[in-house]
Amino acid sequence: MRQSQLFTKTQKEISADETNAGTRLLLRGGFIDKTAAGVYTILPLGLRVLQKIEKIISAKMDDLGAQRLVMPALVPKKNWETTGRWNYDLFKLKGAGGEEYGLAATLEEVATPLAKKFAFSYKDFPFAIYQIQTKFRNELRAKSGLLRGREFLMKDLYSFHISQKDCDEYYERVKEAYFSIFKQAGIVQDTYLTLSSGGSFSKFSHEFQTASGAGEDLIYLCDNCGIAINREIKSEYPKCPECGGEKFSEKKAIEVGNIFKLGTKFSAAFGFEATGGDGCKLPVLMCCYGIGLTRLLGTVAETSRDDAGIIWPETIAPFSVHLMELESKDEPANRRIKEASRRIRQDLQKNQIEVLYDDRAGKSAGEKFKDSDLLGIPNRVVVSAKTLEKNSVELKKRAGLETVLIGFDGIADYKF
RNA sequence: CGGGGUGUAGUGCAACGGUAGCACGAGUCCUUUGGGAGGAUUUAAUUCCAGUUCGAGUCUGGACACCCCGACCA
Repeated sequence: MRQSQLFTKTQKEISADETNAGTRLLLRGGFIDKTAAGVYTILPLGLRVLQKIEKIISAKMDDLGAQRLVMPALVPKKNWETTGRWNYDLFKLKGAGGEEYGLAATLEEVATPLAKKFAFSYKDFPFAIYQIQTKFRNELRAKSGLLRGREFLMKDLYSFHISQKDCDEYYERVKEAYFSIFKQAGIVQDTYLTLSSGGSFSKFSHEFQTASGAGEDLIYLCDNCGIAINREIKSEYPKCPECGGEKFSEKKAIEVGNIFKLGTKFSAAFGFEATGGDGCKLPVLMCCYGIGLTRLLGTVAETSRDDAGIIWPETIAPFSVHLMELESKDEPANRRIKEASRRIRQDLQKNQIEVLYDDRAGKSAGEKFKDSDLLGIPNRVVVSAKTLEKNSVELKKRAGLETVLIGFDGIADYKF
């Protein structure tokens, strides 16, 4: 991608209204644009990151045997009334004939009756379906940029079981998959499994909380066993429910995912039962599992940055290499610089390395460097008259400090 | 939703009830070119609706929007 052709440009200054540091960098870099409070446009650069996150997540979902589909965002009122959730923080609207809808906030109300249409016998179980879809929540107060929006992208997985053991086992598998997802997305080092209220179906549900000063949740990390509990659990249990530990460290954190055992709450509401081998009716057990993709995007920006900009993990960076050419006043040298970057791009493309090519004319070196730091692409490769003299390019990792020279011949095989 | 605050150009700020201005940004041209360079030039704003007044960015009322604290967050 030629940076001169990129739809967006970076911004030196943005409105002081946005206070979340990560979101400010995403806005300045042109990854996202704010449309209204809690509502963001995902710009081409941001979409590239989001698509990588999506790929990581959907690959894991596939590993879990879940099948992807897309459910509607426009959900009839009667579905919400069936489960008694019409009064939650839904965005509500009316159709042409006066019929009422609630926009998707989470979708047990669609997933459950849907599953009922295709699963009848105990032989049809277990199974799981998931989607990555825009969700809407009529938050009374949107805040912290992408961390708490009214419209956001979420992966929601629903699993269906007829034995508690099977349900429990699957739940554990998803739990592991979630840690793997967060690790791949580059935020594992500080993400804690956190016990939270489980409602009436299991003692606890689990949140995945990434430590960050920008988080709005407070979690308490057990010094003894390393599991965390949220505020609600802390007030119910004086000791760690997991190990009985009594010492906790308090941390601010961002909830990047959550998983629930729903029991029969939704299947019962929709009259969803399975026929057993002896012809009797069996209750259907459900679990749901969510990850906010846009929130994850915001969390990475928030937790992986410095004063100059974002530091994308390799796995979800919009590009792997930021190839930057610095113009020279000497025209023949300029032609050689252009030729060198053309060859480099060819070599990198052969290895399927994604390159953002800063070919912008008339931009000072300083401006290009600042933009590069802001965009946070993991590898910066500079071609200039200076590097040309040594038949090499200059490589600097965004996350590191040192720069190294690599010969033209070496770049094709370089392991970024 | 309760409480508080703020609405002037893309951003940050000015303007006694009397000509809406400054800086930065952005665009164009020229000069520059290893950490946001210089010059010239252009661009662009009083959130909306009423009211008071000879006259409203400024005063009054209402709406809307945005921000902050709290509550909420399946």
